[in-house]
Amino acid sequence: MRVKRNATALASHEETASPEASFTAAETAYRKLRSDIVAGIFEPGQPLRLEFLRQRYGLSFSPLREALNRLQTERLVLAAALRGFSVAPVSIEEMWDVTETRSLIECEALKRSIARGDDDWEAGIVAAFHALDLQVRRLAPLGRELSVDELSALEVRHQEFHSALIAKCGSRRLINLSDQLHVETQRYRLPALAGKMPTGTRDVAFEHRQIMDAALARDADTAQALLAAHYRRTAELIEAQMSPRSG
Amino acid sequence: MRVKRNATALASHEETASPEASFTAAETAYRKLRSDIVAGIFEPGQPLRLEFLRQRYGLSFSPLREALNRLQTERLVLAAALRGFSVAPVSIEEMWDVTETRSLIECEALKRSIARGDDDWEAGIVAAFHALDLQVRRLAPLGRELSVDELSALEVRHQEFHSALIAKCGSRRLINLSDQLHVETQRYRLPALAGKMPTGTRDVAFEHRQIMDAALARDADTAQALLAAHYRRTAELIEAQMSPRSG
DNA sequence: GCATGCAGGATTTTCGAAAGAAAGATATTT
DNA sequence: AAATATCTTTCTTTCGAAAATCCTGCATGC
Repeated sequence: MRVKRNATALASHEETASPEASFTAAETAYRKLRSDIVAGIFEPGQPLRLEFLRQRYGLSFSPLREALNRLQTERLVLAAALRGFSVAPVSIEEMWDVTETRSLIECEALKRSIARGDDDWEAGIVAAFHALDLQVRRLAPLGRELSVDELSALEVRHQEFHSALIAKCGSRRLINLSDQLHVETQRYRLPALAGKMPTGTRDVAFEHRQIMDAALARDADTAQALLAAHYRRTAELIEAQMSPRSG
Repeated sequence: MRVKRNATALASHEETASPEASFTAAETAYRKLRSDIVAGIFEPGQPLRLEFLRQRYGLSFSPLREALNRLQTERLVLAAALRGFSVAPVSIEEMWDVTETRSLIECEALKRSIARGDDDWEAGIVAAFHALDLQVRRLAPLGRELSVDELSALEVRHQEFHSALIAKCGSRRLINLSDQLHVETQRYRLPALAGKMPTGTRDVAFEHRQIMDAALARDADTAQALLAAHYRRTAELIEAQMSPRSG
């Protein structure tokens, strides 16, 4: 009766087509919550009262709880026994733990991809790099601040490039872990980028090109070292930006 | 009224004491479901109908769904859009993926623990090894099949030993991942052990002692190599047992 | 004969209310 | 006045029913 689902569950002959093709209410809750936490709309540590979320998203308790439970195992949400949920806190220690773990996972995945990658793998990397490069050139020269849309467009390309690098590692688990850790790092990277963009201090595009070149040359050791350095440098910048403010 | 919780949430002056101190119904559902899946009581691939689970555990839909959602992100349960849940399937490929990922994670964690471990760390390893050794000696000499209780007691000691090795790695994430991957490997190890125990073909106790010795000698390279070989050997035995049956 | 559409039943998913706990406020006792 | 008990309020958690969806078998039309 008053149940208004946005579920058009009848297979819309193109599964990848519709962008907001969120099926169940629980899935919608999951995505919106995750996106809001990552974007920093909810403060780290902030309690996530169910009544508040119910009103904000126009959903009922059940789908919200399901989403929160999933996010709990992904370390974005903290759940206390009978005291509800809260946004997982952030700290410099956690930030380093995420980046180091991510480095470990992706370096291994990159090594395996370099060993097993075929022509499609190489083509995927080149394509992703090019798209990322275009986006960077479109936004970087302007010294101005980036809008949220521009930033997220850049983020998507960036992730797609790193994803392409490890695509042929042959391990579902490594790819999944990489995705999860990527989401976690976004919590730190997005607010840092929104704050101020110290352009010029770092040539990210060049770092990416170096990684790509080493990967295509099948030089696993160099590629791994470059990738690790790439993540370490980002973490150092974020640490520098976190330190002066909230210790 | 008819709500019968087993929640004795008032802090029972010893939090670690009571073994069945499962607080919320959702938590109970999570643990029982996980244990039943790992123990192989539910067949891999089997659909997990909610009505069936409701009757089996005496719980309502909400806590069951929450548990299933958590188990989904832990790869023990598969969730299809509007078609409910099912036990995640098993395969030789998945088995190898779990063990190799676990090897990667724990070798790194072991290396870091060896670098950072203090006296307590060493003592923890020695203690865990001793307890494991006692349990093994108590059960191994008998050629008979092990009961479920004996097997799970052994499993606990085994896990505690491996857990002690990496305890001082300094990374929450690595420890958590290790735990999760351990649960996943149990799905393969437990049925294999219950089937038949090819005792004599392998001296697991000796392998453990070697790993411990290398760790205490702070020989990271050797310890990592031994640990990786330990897991590889187990996987090979499981593969041998899986192959002839269900391909 | 084969595809297509349509009831009917089975199952998942969502809802809102009711029950249970925790935190805070007020009263009571020592 | 301090400590403890009781009441209120706020919030989480659980429940069972209602709604939406999927699946299956049957009939209908080509």
